[in-house]
Amino acid sequence: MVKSQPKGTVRGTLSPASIAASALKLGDQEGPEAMAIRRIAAQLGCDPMALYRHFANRVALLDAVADLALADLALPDDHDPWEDRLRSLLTETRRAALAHPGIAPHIAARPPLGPHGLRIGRVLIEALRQAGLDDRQTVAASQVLIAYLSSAIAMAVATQGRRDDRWSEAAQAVRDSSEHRLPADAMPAVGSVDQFSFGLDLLIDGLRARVRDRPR
Amino acid sequence: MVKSQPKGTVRGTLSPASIAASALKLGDQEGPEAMAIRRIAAQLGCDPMALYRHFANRVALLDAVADLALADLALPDDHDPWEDRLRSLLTETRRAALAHPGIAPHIAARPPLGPHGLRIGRVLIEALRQAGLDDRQTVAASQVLIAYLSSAIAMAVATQGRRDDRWSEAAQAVRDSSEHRLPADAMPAVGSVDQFSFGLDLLIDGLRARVRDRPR
DNA sequence: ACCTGAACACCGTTCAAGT
DNA sequence: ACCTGAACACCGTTCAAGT
Repeated sequence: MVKSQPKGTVRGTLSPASIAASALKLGDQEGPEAMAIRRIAAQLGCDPMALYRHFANRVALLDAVADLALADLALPDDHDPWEDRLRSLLTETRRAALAHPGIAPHIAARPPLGPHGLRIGRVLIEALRQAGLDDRQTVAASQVLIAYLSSAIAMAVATQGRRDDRWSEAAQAVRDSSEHRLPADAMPAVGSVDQFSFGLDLLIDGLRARVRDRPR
Repeated sequence: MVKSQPKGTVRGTLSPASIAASALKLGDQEGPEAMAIRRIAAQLGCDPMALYRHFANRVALLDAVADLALADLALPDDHDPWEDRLRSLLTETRRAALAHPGIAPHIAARPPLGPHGLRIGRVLIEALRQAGLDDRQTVAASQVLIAYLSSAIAMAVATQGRRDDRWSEAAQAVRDSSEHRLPADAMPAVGSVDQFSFGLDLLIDGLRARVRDRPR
């Protein structure tokens, strides 16, 4: 009596939120290559073109998925020192992005500007302002931190991913090419949280030096 | 008498070097979307499959193009202080990458490991060693600097490129979301060399603090 | 043995044709 | 007016058929 597969939307009416949630789950399970219009539609049981009623194009859809991935994030305590807040905010954002391997490359390539991304940006700016930076330094520093975070996410994705581990290859090549023959072990692994923290501490130290120069 | 277009390789025999050089020029003129096997072959006047005799796949071909883009690069003077050498090496690498907009996104996404990329890596390691860092710090710092450079290139490409300027949008959104209503002008532009230098100086200051802590 | 190009298995998106 | 899905204009790559 029933057709083998009902046409149209199998699971309720579509909405931007329901599409993004479905795509996020699909990416978690099958990786970045599953983030194709046709595959997202297949998982929803709808026509690929139905998605274009809710998003202007594929990139806009992925932007929504990327922002959704940054929803589960513990924001730092307002009373902590600014260094701690920066460290925890960026480490948490990195963790949240990497928890969703299907969309993490997109997050690394394009900063999400949905509500969750903007919330992170707001906390970032607040921490930098309260560190004592002026307007110009605050904006410039926020861009530097976002740039570093983006690369860190990209490196971690490549490292944990398939045999495409270009960053580890690069680290190895750089070690080998040194006349000092640097040892391979006892080094923080490419894409590791230790490696990430090392660079983050460098940046925070640099910011601290600027605050010290012009106090108040 | 002559056919309208001779078949086969129009301009001499193919080689990895001649293919990469042709693709680099094509990308310079027509942008990253021209970096397709079919379009590179069309410019060479050969069958797309002919390229697979010289490269395992498209990514390997683009890696060769990326390394070639880093050929024209003034390396820093060995006698300069390590801070100056780091600054000039990374600034020059950024400049060289952005001089080739067709392949710059690929450079940002995958560190070139050909002869030119490795040469840059060697100079980078040497500068860090002579700054007084230990082995672990040297490798970790080199990864941080490469990560920052990669993002800086990606941001500059997006900014100078089409209407895909996500990074400027992000900076604007971050400014707007601040309760302090930061002014938009008199800020270093996203992807600008000033913005790049600001972050580079932060990292160098952070490194300097580590050298000071354990001198020698 | 080498080389070619037709074919495969995909893409994102347009648009005409159906309801 | 809305929605569908066939079709378009591409991809990278495989592979069988030609020389």
